[in-house]
Amino acid sequence: MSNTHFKKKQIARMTANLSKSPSMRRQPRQARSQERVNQILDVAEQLLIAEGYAATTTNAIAKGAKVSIGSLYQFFPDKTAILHALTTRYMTLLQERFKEFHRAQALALSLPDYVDQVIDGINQFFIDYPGYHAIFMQVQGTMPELEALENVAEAQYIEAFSEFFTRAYPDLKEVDYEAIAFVMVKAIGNLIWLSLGQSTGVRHRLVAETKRLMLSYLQTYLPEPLN
Amino acid sequence: MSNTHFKKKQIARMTANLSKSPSMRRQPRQARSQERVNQILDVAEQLLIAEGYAATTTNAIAKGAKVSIGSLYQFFPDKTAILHALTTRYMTLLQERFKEFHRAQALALSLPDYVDQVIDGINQFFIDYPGYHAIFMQVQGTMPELEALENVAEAQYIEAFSEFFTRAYPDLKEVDYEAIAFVMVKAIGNLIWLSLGQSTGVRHRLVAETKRLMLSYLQTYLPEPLN
DNA sequence: TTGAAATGCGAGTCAAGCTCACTTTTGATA
DNA sequence: TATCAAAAGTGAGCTTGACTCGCATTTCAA
Repeated sequence: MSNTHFKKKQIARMTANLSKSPSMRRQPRQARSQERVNQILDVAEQLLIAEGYAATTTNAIAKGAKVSIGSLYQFFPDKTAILHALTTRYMTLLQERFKEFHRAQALALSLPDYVDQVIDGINQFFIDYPGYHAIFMQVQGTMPELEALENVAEAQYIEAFSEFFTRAYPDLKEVDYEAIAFVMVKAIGNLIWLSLGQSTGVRHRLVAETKRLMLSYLQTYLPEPLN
Repeated sequence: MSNTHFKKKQIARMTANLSKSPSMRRQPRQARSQERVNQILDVAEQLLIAEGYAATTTNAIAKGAKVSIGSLYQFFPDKTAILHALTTRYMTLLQERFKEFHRAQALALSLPDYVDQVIDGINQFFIDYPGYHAIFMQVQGTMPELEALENVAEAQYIEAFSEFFTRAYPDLKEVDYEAIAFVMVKAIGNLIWLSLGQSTGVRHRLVAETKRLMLSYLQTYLPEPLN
């Protein structure tokens, strides 16, 4: 072993730091490369949904994307980075929808309508992008990096919620908004998430229950008794 | 390859079916063996907490438990089975507490007191057995087998809840009890779970919020307006 | 005491993540 | 258009860790 020896993970980390995204080893500078990256992600998504994370080998992804493993590892420092990139794809989509909703309509809505539409929106997103659920289901918790990503996204949801709350609950403090938004984000996310695995009838019931849960909770914070 | 060749996983499954527990390859018949199994589990737990699932090698577990890998694999069909056994340990403990609570006190409590004590109890359990949180955090979702285990446990919680609900909400139907219990189990579990990762102040706040959330939700089902 | 069943062992197999020395492609410049 | 350095691409093979299998050792009923 030479004196320039580093453990694999260290090298991976160092190399990754050289480019903008932590999930990217080398930033593609030519259009060709970007196509390949997308191809890798598309294939990875399909395999992940079909076979699961453990059973999906990086060699299989490379083969499916008609790319050599070497190339795959030029873009992604390791297998988890592929998940990471895939997750970012989805989260960006969801966040955009969420922001758009708040910009366009949310602030004018009554509390019941607000809860109704927020939960319908999240539910719809999961329906529109079934891959998100399928993939995430298998990876939750295993990858610390992904958790960090999720936290960033959730911070933004919480901020968006706060905007609405500031009007509905003018008497509350910042720390209250945060607690409320946290409970909303986590409880809604979890319940809608879990409803996806259920039969249609049960799923609709659970979505309805989630609305009831959130509405009753938020109403406890109303300055005057339920109106 | 002989004509008696099977793929690894098949063999593992077949062998496992021969004994009582799906996480046990061979049922220990001598006291010595049982000790070794416990030793393996104890060491595995420590390593899992300290290093995480992926970084904990089966060889390291065997070494730590002063057992050969061969022996380890006589008891556990694969690495996941060790997690499985560890999880069973914890879940049995939690379930016993839960049942005991319902047998002893729960049925006589008012709704607010019931919610209060249930949530405190779950919170206390996580505090008493930090290993449960640490280990599970890393594995959630990755292992289908564990999900099945969890579902069995949850079915029992739901049954226990139903017992209480039957008195508090005599007008509801079976399907309602199930929906309510499902929401309770999942929402409480998730929020308390998440609170553990927070600082003390935030954690207490989140436990309080969880109580508020559940109580307001359950009150919407009361036949008469809030009393 | 004995021997068959139970238990234990660990070198070795296999497969999957990942590397690196090398080849091919690209595009700016002459 | 020719040149060539940098960028991009390749895949055989290294490494590591889960898991096996043939053999050694221990147990215990008879």
